[in-house]
Amino acid sequence: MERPRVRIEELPAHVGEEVRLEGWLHNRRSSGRIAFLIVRDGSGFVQAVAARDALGEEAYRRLDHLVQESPLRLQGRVREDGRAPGGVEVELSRVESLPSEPDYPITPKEHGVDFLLDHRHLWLRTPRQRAILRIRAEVMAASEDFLRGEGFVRVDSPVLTANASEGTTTLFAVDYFGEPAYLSQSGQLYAEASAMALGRVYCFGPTFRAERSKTRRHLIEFWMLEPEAAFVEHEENMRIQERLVRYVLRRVLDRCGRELADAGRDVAKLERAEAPFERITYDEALALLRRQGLELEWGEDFGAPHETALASAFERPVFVERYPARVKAFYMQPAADDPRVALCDDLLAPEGYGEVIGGSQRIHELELLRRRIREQGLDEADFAWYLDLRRWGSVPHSGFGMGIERVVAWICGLEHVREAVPYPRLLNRLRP
RNA sequence: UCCUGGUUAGCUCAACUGGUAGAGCAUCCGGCUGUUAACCGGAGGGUUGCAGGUUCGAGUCCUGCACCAGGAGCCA
Repeated sequence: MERPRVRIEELPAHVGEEVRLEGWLHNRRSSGRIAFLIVRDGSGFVQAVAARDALGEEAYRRLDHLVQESPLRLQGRVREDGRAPGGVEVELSRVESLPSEPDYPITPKEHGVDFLLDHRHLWLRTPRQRAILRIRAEVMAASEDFLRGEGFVRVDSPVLTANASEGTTTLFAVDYFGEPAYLSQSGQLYAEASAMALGRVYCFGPTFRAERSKTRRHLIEFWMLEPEAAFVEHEENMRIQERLVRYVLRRVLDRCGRELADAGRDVAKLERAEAPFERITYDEALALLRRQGLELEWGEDFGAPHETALASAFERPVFVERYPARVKAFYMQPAADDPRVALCDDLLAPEGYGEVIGGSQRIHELELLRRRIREQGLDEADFAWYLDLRRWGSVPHSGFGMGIERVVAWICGLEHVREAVPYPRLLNRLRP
């Protein structure tokens, strides 16, 4: 008789029922007349109990030849059990398997970073990596749900572009039918154009930085969410950022409890982070750093040690706003009360995770923008269409970019952002 | 690009001042009715990253190269 087919995450709702289960063998322990199969199916992990008397001598003997990652079609009764990590286990009545080769590389023992990254395509099958990727998916979905609820429309920016938007960072060059083109390092400039058409927009996609950087915070290819809104100024821009991040945090806490546990995250720290965010100006941050013995001249940008010190000073995320204009991008609006500073903000995550958002009000005045382009040594000709936005119907507007992997790394409590993306692109790592 | 550390069995690591290269896990064989990185017994498994040098003798010392990691700069 055909039994209902269920996924492991649905098992608690089927206690007492005989069900079918499909998955892979994660690990096996056996005794003389009883064997324990740890089965995974993507939705979770469960222990299946195989008793020799229930399965029959021949079927039980076949279990000895199952190898790690053997595909399985199982049938059995779901039973509540306090000893099981997920609260339930399955008493097997039938086991079918498909062939798989022995010597699966990822054994139930520790492995080094180099080995794991070389086997990323298999590493994804482990409980912790599965949990991180589920949380990443929730972060992305929650972000989009929040923005849609606030009237933002997704309008994506191109990945192939003709020139650098900010000029400074290194770009990946590709051949565009004989013409040089580059992989996008930010969708912002196009998002500004989209915002003038649809009011509130966001673009969401991969961005590329050909920087030879090797730190726990950097990826060569990373995903960035970039909202942009017309008639929104600096203050409101920060409020949108705060509501977005708090919404995302709440969603993950509510829906991914099991995954946070699998990732080994201290959830109490995340609960505390959800309170209203801190807010300090660049000047106040400078004073705070000096009290900690980190000297910095006014006008200098924060380095990694400064950012870490700032982020560690608070239990909640902290906004640092109004940086000196000369260390920031050309398109940022100077403050009316102090033209030396830009109406911009960085959002630093706690526990030393650092910058997860960078945002600003954009210059909407044509002549000011042209002057800033020249001052930064950029070529006005490269920004022809961008300047058009300031000719026709230009209004104050603001936006920001949120690095998805950094948010995921923070929420999951990761040592390095490389685990926050399925197939990380790092310096010297293009495979798998 | 720079600074620091590293490279020994399939994996994670030992091997004192230079003196016969070991363990756990994984694999294979056997045992065990409640294991949860299960356990117990046995077996197989090595050009010590590569090239050169010093030495009676090099995993160990020296030189060069390659690769990996962490950090800096830059940023999300």
